[in-house]
Amino acid sequence: MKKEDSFFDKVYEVAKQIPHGRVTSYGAIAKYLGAARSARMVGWAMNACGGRDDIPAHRVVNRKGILTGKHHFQGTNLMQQLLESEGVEVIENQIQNFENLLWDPMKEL
DNA sequence: ATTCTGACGTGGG
DNA sequence: CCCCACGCCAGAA
Repeated sequence: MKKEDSFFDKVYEVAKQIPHGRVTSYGAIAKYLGAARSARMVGWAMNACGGRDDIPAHRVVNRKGILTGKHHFQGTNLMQQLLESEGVEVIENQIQNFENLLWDPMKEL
């Protein structure tokens, strides 16, 4: 048994499944994992991701569609750059048309 | 064990 | 939408 049984890895698995050009919220992932009340842990898991480029953390935002975690990225605008690179319009740290781009793992999976 | 923190969510105003 | 307060849980010191 690997130690990847942690809650983190579950988040990573889902994050990896986020389609290109799509976005999801921490709560959506948390609910999908059955830990709706642990949405904070989802973001925290990302923080622990540290160096894993496999995990598109930039596609994960809070419920408002705001890039709350851009401060944790290497650059100040890296997160937005990545999103825009995927066709996601971001203005003032907020994703435009967020509801339309939202990828819900429960609904999509 | 205790305490604090945190990339959140929800509800009320 | 904003602001305020509470809850929630896992990890670090």
